[in-house]
Amino acid sequence: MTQASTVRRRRKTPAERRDEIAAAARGIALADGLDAVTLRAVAARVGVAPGLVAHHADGMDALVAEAFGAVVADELRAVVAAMRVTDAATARLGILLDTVLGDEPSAVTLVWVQGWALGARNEALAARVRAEMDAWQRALAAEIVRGTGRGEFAEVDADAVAWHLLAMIDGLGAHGLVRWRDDPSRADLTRRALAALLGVAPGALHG
Amino acid sequence: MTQASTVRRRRKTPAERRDEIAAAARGIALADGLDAVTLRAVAARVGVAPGLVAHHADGMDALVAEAFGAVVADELRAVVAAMRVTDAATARLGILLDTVLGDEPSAVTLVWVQGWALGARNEALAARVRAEMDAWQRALAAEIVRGTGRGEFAEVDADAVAWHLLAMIDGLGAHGLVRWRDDPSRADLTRRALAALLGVAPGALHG
DNA sequence: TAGCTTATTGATCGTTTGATCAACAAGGGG
DNA sequence: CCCCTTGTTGATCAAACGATCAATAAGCTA
Repeated sequence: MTQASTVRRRRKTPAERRDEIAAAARGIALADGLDAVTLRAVAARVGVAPGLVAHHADGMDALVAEAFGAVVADELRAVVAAMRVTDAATARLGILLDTVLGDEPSAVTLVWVQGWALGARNEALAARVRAEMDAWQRALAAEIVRGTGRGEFAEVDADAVAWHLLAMIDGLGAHGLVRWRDDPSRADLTRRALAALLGVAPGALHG
Repeated sequence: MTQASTVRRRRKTPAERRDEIAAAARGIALADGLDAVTLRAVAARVGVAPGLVAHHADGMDALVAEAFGAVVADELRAVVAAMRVTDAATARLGILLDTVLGDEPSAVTLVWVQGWALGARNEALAARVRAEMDAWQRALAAEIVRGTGRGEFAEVDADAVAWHLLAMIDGLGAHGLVRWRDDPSRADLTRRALAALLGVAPGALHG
């Protein structure tokens, strides 16, 4: 029994395998954190021998960096897509905050914080983290410029405000991982603080 | 050779050993990060057998939590001590920012970020992280209340501003670990942002 | 001095990690 | 049809981890 007659496994092209491996690494990072992205875990998820993962990826550092990038880029894509429902910059930023400042810490937040921690010693990862942070900074700044152009926000330094907001969001995300002061008022405080930064009414950012 | 005549090793009281072990764990965390606080590393630093560490500490989770607490409590003590050189709240906050927002990421920053990341799965650590964050929050709020009382700051919600500032500091610390946008202007932007929060002149917080 | 408590040792167990490597086999080129 | 490149396997290595445990010896107590 268990003849290999029907189960003839196909030999996949390197590009296909690399994609499979990258997707598996991304899935593991999202489900169990960056520290769970291990040679054997990835191999098991793809359904291949551990050696094959080592054969295609060059070093686990690179694979972890790739997994981080995939998870985080997906998140940004999702947020941008969610914002598309309206043209008003104020409402769009409200949606962004709702997504990012959810009640319980999201899986992506853990990936971010692990990215900063592991990035201190994994330069490939650090580079990827910086790249994704640049993307977030650009998206936030663009949204602020948009709001200023539409007359919704005061004339502010979009880059500085985006940088400020990003620091707050990331700090609060880290805090949430240990469940520090996770009142429901946390999101409110952030909205109020951002409203002040943008020169809009204190309640303007509430979704 | 190697007679044990002169080297008669003394039997230390449990309290003494526990202190030695805790101190070693603290030193390792500061030097190499929380993830380097391992049974064997601590034993090697104290100069005892690995089993002894396991005998005194109850689980590595607790020992790591203790190491985190020791490192971070020391930092807060040092900052508070450094602030004592003046009575002016504005100057004191300036000193605090100088200490925390140093050019290169400090060893303590890595410990903080690792604390948040590991705290997501180590509840003993998470509890300790929350406790130390409370201490920071109290110190910051007290400083703001002080400044308001002295007429240096505007009448603000000290608790909310302290919370806001803590989020920024922690977010920026995380960012620094991967060397994202570590211009010298970073500290300036923070000072400007905090000055706006406190209702003081934009350059008031410069040391 | 005899005995008992217990700090201390060091080997050991079972896991897990990243990496390497000989061997196997799929499948395209000649 | 055969051969040769190479995707693929699975065993294996060395290192590190937390934890356990029998055995040793220090030093207080009776």
